Amino acid sequence: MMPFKEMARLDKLIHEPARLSIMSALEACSMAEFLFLQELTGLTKGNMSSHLSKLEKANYVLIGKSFLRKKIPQTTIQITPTGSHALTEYWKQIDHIREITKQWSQETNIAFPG
Amino acid sequence: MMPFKEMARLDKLIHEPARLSIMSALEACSMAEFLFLQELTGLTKGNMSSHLSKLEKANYVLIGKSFLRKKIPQTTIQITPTGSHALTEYWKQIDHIREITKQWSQETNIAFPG
DNA sequence: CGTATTTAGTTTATAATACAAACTAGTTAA
DNA sequence: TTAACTAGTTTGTATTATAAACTAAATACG
Repeated sequence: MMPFKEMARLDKLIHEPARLSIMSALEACSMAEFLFLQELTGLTKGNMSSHLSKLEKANYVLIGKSFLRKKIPQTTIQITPTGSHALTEYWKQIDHIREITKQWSQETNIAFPG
Repeated sequence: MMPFKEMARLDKLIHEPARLSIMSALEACSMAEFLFLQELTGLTKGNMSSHLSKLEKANYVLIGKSFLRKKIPQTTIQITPTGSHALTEYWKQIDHIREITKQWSQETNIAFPG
């Protein structure tokens, strides 16, 4: 009954706020363009780009490059099943940690009241 | 209705897993010894020490050094009202973000179904 | 005694990484 | 034809999480 060590095992690829926001947005959108995602998250493009690369490397997102009217480059991003699963597991882990922390807290207050 | 930018505003001092685990433990314990906290969190002492310094600098914890029978040094750590409040606010923020992300997700699926 | 080891931490060095500035490649405007 | 914009990527920097090395005092041992 010690939830605290579990926190160290949180998926850090998702835990990082910028990526958590990207992943959450993608989970809602099913597909998004680079610039739309940037608008949503408020990240700079450089930052967006490097976070997306990390998510892609982990197979959490799928990045597609196409050209609008064969001219303007357009990058679309989708969450993969792997990524979607990882996000779900992340929130499950958070919930679990909070739940047993609350329990542990009560037990402790019984053991060491005041 | 765009929760994603809010994630960037999460209190990073608390968000970091090692410190989140320290703060959660302290919230439950009201007071803990250094070594007990280290046991709970599974952190190395060096790591513990530097995280505690950061929390102390932010006035999230109060660190007291005393000597057992005037001999063995014993460091006790307590969460401060400021720290306790920050932790509560952190979880509130997380809940809020999840809530409106869920809402936004539904709206999006109505706007772009399938 | 004295010197070796253990205890309870702190400080320092390193490795990872979040971030934006600078860069690239192509497009449209003047 | 050159200037400025667009849609990103790469590179450099500054922060920071982490453990290794260090410190200071206490106990163990020969």
